[in-house]
Amino acid sequence: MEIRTGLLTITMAEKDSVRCQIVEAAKKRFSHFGYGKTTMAEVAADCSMSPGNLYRFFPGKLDIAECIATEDYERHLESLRKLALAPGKSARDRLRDLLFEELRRTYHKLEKDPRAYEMATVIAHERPQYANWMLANERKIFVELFDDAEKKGEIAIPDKEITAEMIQAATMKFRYPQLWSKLTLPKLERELDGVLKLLIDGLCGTSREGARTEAAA
Amino acid sequence: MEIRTGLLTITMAEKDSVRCQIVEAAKKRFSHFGYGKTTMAEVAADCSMSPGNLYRFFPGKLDIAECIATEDYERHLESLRKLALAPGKSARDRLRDLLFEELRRTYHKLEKDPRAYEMATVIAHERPQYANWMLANERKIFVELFDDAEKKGEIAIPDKEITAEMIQAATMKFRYPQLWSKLTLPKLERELDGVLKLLIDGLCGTSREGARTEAAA
DNA sequence: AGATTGAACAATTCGTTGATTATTCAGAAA
DNA sequence: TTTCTGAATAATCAACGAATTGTTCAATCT
Repeated sequence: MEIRTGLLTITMAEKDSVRCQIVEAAKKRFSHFGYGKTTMAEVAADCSMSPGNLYRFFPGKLDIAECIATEDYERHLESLRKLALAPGKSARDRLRDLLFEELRRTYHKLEKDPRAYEMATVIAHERPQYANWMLANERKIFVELFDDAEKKGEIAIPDKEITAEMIQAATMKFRYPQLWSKLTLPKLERELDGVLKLLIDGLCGTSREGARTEAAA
Repeated sequence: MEIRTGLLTITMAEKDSVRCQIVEAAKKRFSHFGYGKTTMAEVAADCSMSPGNLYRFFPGKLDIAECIATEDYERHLESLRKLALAPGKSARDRLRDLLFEELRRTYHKLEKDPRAYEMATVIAHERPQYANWMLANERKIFVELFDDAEKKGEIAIPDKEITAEMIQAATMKFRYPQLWSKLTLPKLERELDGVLKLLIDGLCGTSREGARTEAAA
């Protein structure tokens, strides 16, 4: 029994390492030639295996891309969480930091890297649920931020999950910036700044001063 | 001189009536068979003229479509203006009515009428500035509403044009509903309701009661 | 027995060709 | 002269065969 489990964990670890190898090979190919221009045969050859063998580790080509995207996205999520719970900052500022980070990341990613853009559109097109999964993950972070702010007595939001949804709806334009408008990053940042001011303070906002950020830079 | 101007206005009026005839013929064809499936030759035949003659009245096929769209859009603008300045309603309610009307109109237009959807996408693709022109028109209405509200002492908004831009940015998702999400109209209405609540009252909104609209219906 | 292969299969993409159609313009008609 | 025509042109589109490529699986190897 010990030997059996030992063998099992070894093969599991092996499997994982092979998966990893495949992902690394695909990452190189995708970022170099693009998703469409790399073939499964090439990825397999890079891993010194047959094309068919890839399918023991991934259901299909698109799943390799998804794996790569998810790896990257989860790093991004962590950086968002860090911003959301940054100590010594008001909830307002943290919310702002969160949304600005989101805007800047997607902007730069899609702007300077046509390969990343290609992968994003393919995944979005072929797996519509993926975008929803990402949104849900970010809502969790909003809720964590709200919980924390509430604990500290900063603000009291009745339905945090709903409020998070509404903030997402209102900032859609800044989440997939170049699908929408061909605005430059500075212009987008100015707009996001204005929208946030409205969202936080409302139309007849009381505290209309403390909102000068680095957006004007 | 009198005769000259007389002749001129007559030919102008004639030209306009021919333009009108062309637009009517195209409208029938476009709504029946779609923009892509109707040919200039057919429109010309419907007007008992040669294809070439169409180009004395319109620079191209797309301009006929644009003319039709604009005609329709200007009716819509008028109905928006009516809502914006409706007497006996608070600025808040009028703003809400405006945005809900906008959502419902585009939703129904694009939902039930694939021809309208086709024309919208073709124009949006071929004439990117057109969407901007529409947005600018609607901002004017927002500003009129704000001016009116200010006169009545309801609210005081410092930079009305900017605020209008921000409201548009925050409600993008509801302006081209089906390009974004495949949400149903009731869900969209609930979301718009929530976003408006945030926009008007802010995150820690004070007056969280008077916001029950027909959105729940 | 389980892991791996690579030829076979099916789906997709690609490039070419032919037809359709928007647009132009030299000339006819008014 | 001004208005209009319709054949000529050029751009776009549709179709279809060929080639490529994602995926499967019977056979092979370890």
